[in-house]
Amino acid sequence: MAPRNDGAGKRGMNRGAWTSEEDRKLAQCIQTHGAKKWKALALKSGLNRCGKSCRLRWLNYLRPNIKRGNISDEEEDLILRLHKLLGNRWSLIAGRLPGRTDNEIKNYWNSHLCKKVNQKEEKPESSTTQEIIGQNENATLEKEVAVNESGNIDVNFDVDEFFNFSSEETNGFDWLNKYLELDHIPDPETTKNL
DNA sequence: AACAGCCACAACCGCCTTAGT
DNA sequence: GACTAAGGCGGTTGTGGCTGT
Repeated sequence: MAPRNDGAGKRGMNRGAWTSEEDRKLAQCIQTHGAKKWKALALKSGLNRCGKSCRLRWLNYLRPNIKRGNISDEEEDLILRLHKLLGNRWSLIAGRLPGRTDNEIKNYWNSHLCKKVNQKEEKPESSTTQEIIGQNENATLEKEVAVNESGNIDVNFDVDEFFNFSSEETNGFDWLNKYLELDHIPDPETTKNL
């Protein structure tokens, strides 16, 4: 594919922080036309922004039901465990945290959790009670996910169900109880049929 | 009060994937 | 199947605010 200029800030596009007026225009336009065809939306809204920039702004800040800041201990613990499970798959991790965006989780990881994890690895002997609990939960997770010889991840639970956000269980942390219960270790005979 | 350094977060960039033709 | 445009994602950077000196 030929190189493509799909970035913002070229061809005289607006860049940088969004103003409240821009937010308002974008939200209004999305209300009218829906959150799709971002390039067309960017033109229709009259904003001198690229489609990508509009999409990012909507998904991360303007979308309804977005939670901002105040990541709870429960959410933090979940992020830690999901990151251990999935790696830097921020969109997947965000999908299991209702109201959180991949960008927010990524930022939170890079500015808070990354350091915490590094400190833990440097001082594994100084585990707190909570950390020990977390480790037990990770052990449960690790039983469900194994890396095969070729380096691919073998998942012993239903991935489609795990990442199916349409069910009502995605509200709150109900789904978590199902998959991550402390004492729940999936029976290999049962899970292999999933 | 002024400055420097650090931190947190919003936004951009570039690559990859997907959809349309 | 090949090509192109758009969407999606993760990595990275820029900058404003906070804190320490």
